[in-house]
Amino acid sequence: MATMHDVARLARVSVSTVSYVLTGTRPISQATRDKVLAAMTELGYQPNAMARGLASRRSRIVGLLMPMDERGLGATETAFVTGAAAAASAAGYHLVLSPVGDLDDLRRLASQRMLDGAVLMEVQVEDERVTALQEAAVPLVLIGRTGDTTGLSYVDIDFDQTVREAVDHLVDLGHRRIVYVNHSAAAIATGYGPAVRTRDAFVTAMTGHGLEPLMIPTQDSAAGGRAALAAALAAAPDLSAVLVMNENAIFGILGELTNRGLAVPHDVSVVSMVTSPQVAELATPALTAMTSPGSALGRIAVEALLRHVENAGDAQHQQLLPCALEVRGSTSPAARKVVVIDGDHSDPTGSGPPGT
Amino acid sequence: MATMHDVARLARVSVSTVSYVLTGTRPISQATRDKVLAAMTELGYQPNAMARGLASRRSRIVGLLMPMDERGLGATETAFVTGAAAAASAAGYHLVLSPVGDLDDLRRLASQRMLDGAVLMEVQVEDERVTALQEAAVPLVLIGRTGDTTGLSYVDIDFDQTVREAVDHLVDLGHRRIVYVNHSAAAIATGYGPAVRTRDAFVTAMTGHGLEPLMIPTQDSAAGGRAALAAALAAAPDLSAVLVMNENAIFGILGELTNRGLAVPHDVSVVSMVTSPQVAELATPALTAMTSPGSALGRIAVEALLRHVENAGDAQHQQLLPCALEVRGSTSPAARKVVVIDGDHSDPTGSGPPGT
DNA sequence: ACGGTTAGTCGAAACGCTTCGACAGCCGGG
DNA sequence: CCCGGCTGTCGAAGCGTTTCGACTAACCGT
Repeated sequence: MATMHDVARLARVSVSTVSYVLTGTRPISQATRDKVLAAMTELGYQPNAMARGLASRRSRIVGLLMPMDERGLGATETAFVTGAAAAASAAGYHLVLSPVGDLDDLRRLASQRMLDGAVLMEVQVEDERVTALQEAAVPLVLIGRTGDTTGLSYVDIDFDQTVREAVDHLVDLGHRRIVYVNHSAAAIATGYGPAVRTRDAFVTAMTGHGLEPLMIPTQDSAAGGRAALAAALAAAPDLSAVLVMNENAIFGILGELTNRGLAVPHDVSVVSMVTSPQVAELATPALTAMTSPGSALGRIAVEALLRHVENAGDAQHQQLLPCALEVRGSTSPAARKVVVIDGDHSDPTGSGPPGT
Repeated sequence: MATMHDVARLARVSVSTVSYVLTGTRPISQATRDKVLAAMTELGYQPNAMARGLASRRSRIVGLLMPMDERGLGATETAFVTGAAAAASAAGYHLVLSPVGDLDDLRRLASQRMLDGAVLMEVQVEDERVTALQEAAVPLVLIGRTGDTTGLSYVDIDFDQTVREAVDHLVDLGHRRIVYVNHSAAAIATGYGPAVRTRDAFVTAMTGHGLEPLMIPTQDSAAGGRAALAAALAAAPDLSAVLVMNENAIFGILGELTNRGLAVPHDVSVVSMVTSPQVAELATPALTAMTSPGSALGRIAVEALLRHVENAGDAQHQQLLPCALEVRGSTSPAARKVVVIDGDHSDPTGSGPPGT
């Protein structure tokens, strides 16, 4: 391994001059620069990351901290990662993905000065990782949001607009009886952002159209999806569309529809929220979905982070990005048939018809 | 940030003594050790990773290099990662996941002495990453195998045994007409290990039972699955079971079966290869599958890697792990009905009945 | 009682880089 | 013509560890 000394000797300059060529912190004449660069290529010189990190107190590594539960990374999350990696690489940084489930491991990483900054994925409303990193004084950008975002930088999906567009799409197709299948009640109770925000947005969107917001929370699993659909049909036998915020339940929902002899989209239209094209294409028919701005989120997060890292006193960055509606085969105009199982049309949810 | 000097001063010992307490490279009396440890906790001391790395020429970081294509990480790959991370953490190493699609980025990481070693996932038969890392003299373990494995360490799935068990399961249930849906013809042509090895193993297993090995390669997509099933039914109208090595095609296959009015498992049994329980449960009915030994693969790979890192002249490690058969709802005894579309029973593949 | 180990500790020299202060030229303004 | 301020370069002092050689004091067998 060639060192800077070797380069300096070969180019007949001092070590510091070589360093200035590399970092650009001081002016260097073109002639010297050329000599140095030539020496570098001749020796195949690569700076030693550890030495550089020690001297400059900068590792040029930023972490992308993602929770790795058994479920795996969806295509959506993967897009975060690729977007983030591209942005980091473009700025000359390394992006390391740390599968920290373990808070201690995270603390170690941070306090050993191994990370210049961190992007956190899957942020919880109360997230101890955030406080841990703030204590360690590590620059931070979230993908998602905590409950209290004062002083924090984040990028997140614009759930309000996303839900509104999804509902509008269904309403435009003539659907009136729309059920929203959310994450689990437990997730909502603990304040999981996407679940809570979409719930509220759904209520707003539906009441805005003068419709009743019928919602079913359920487990993130195929079984959960089947149960949710059963519950939905029990509550609203005349439903004509389902809006789903649960990539794991969606296949259960589709399976249960088929079991009950209900065809998609003829009998029931289905829209999947915050879903990647890859997953949407897995279903038969392919799902109409709100496609998440995955790689853009990752890129923007890293760019904001690097701004924080490089000029310490940078303003916080808070930004929301909407999902894009992509119409595929799982939605169609509402069939005008009204399935009347029995004559009872009393309100199953107990919430009265909306005003406005 | 407290440094070793601070600890040494507080404990009234020399810096080197503190270091020996930390690394255990020289004997230290219990009394001194206690003083030092007390000083460390009092100061909240954390060693500086960069300084340690520079002085010891060891970063205590190992990389898990995974290709991040758009498809995302399945639950199977995620299990590799969690297994690997746990093993690394247990040994006091950090595991960084590097989404290197980019070979240059990989070269930089390696030659900047930032990685003590690397685990490579999704190894191709001819993999330039392997040669790049070997040139940089970075210790290496593969998950998967290159064509020529001499001198290389790897862990991989035992495809022979896995296929054999899957076929045996179906044959035991009375199935005779079994179609194997593989990855794409292109993947096979480029020598993609899992595709090639399972193909060969399927031929061996089927001929061993005196059965004809009928195989359909197809694209990794739902559409590919539908096409594959159509082709399979065209080639063998009387098929009663499908063995699938293609997590993306499987949903297309199931969808197409439903379209054609064929019930799983009553009319056609389905076994999915190298599939995680999570994915298997998404289908309705849940899939009988060969479950991959995901986290064990990751763990074993990292353990072997660390052995290489720590004693340079370590023997190579080559190991195969089988998948476990997990019977769920998609397989059942073959219905004795024989669907005869026409009387032609000439061999569609041209391979004659097996001997033995 | 004596050399030879061994356990326990210290000081100082790396490790390979960045960065600070200094300084020699050179230019232009007064 | 002199002075202040650039430009371009150098030497040296860190950055926070590990590790090597050296030293002391006890301890072993003889």
